[in-house]
Amino acid sequence: MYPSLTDLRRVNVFQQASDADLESLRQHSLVRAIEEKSFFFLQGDEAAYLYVLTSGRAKIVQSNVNGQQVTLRIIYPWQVFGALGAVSNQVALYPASAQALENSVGLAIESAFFRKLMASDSHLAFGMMNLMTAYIQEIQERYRELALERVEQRVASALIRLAGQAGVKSETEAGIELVFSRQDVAELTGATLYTISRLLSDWERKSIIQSGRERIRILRPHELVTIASTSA
Amino acid sequence: MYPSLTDLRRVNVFQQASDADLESLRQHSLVRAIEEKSFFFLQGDEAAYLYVLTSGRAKIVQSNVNGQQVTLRIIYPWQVFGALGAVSNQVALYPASAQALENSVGLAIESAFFRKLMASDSHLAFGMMNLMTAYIQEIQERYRELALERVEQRVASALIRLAGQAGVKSETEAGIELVFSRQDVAELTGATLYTISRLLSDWERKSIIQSGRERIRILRPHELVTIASTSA
DNA sequence: TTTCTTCTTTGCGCTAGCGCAATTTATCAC
DNA sequence: GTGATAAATTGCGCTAGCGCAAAGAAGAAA
Repeated sequence: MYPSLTDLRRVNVFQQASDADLESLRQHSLVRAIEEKSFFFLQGDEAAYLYVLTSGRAKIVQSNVNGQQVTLRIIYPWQVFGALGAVSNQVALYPASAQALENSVGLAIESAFFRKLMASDSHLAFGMMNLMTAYIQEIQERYRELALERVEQRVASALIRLAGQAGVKSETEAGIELVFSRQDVAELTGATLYTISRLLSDWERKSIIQSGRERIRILRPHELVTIASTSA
Repeated sequence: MYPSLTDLRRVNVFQQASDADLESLRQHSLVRAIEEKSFFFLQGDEAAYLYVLTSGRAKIVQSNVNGQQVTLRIIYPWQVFGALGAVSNQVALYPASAQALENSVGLAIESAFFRKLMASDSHLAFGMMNLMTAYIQEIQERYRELALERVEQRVASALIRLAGQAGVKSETEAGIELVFSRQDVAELTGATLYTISRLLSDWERKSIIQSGRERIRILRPHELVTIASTSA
């Protein structure tokens, strides 16, 4: 049920923490199973917990008043999400929702407790700062792409990024398999479902990828790198 | 020359730090005067210093390979910038450049030293985390706008945001005065100079703003709020 | 197997915003 | 004041990508 200390060490943020800290952290946590399409938390909820995904896959999405949405991050096992509330001692609200992409399990850690742990163990604070700086760099890069690059380049970049994040497990000699719908890719890249469908069809004709229902297999990653950095 | 301890307390990140820490921080700092259009640091430089702006105004810009650029943040006095390198003990590179918008002065603090201070004083670490979470929330919101909203709405949001950041000093009964060129606004909103010019001309006809060379005076802020949240 | 649902594809028309080019306006240096 | 430089404006044509609609696939359920 609860992850072991060994498992918790797989979490980057916790890497340098003491056993005692990790143990007490478990005491202040809940295991929550969330089924596909349900939410760990909703945008605007009070950020009382931060999460470690222990199995499954999730996405962090932000909606505007019309209900249109963008995907900010994809979460894989042993990643931390929903942590903004652990920083301020004021009441904070989640700025985005966390939705399970498949049946998932997360460890919910009390934000207030985690804040105390960070105050007493600087390793935890540095772990969190490293998480934040890495995320800032990614979102800044994506922001720049959204402002300056065409859809084709943004999608190529997004697939490369996803391939890197999804990790080795999905990489075989037959290519790198990504499990995302056209709609998912659209929300990740600031494009529409239709444009993504047309683009992937085109790439499939050129044998850069091979695609199916909610599946994209990257056959020639280097081609995507080229497209991503093609000017104008 | 060097800012006083009282001045340094105006920096959010330093608010809770001890006098001794602030004093030693000054010892490990340099005062750097940068003239308009010159750079505090360039994208790709080794992030050996983090900065506190003590006077003037600066922008953080990220460029792509074609030299097109987006503006990520505007920096006002007593704000910290270029701090990513203080987090990791690996060598880090600035992911963006910091360019002075007018003749400016900054206090350059050694990243490695600041990292040690954060490790010994959790208040500093929390100050930094608060800075990062606030920035993350802003950039996420702008990312969402860029993906989902039209130029008109993004510009309205940007002006509102700038008005809030520029602060009270520029707010009179005659409106809120912002000192930015059309090009600046374009780089802040992911639009072109031409589109911004046309849009501002239109708003001026409607008496929402009044504008001049490198100047925008917001006459009816509420109109902008309405535009920013107008659907489709 | 058949039916339902959900995802995907593709044709088609449309428009927001780009970007060139030429002009006008404001500011600065001398 | 005069000329030089940089910023801003505006007309015009163009196209990337949107978004509707309708049809086609691929699973899931019955």
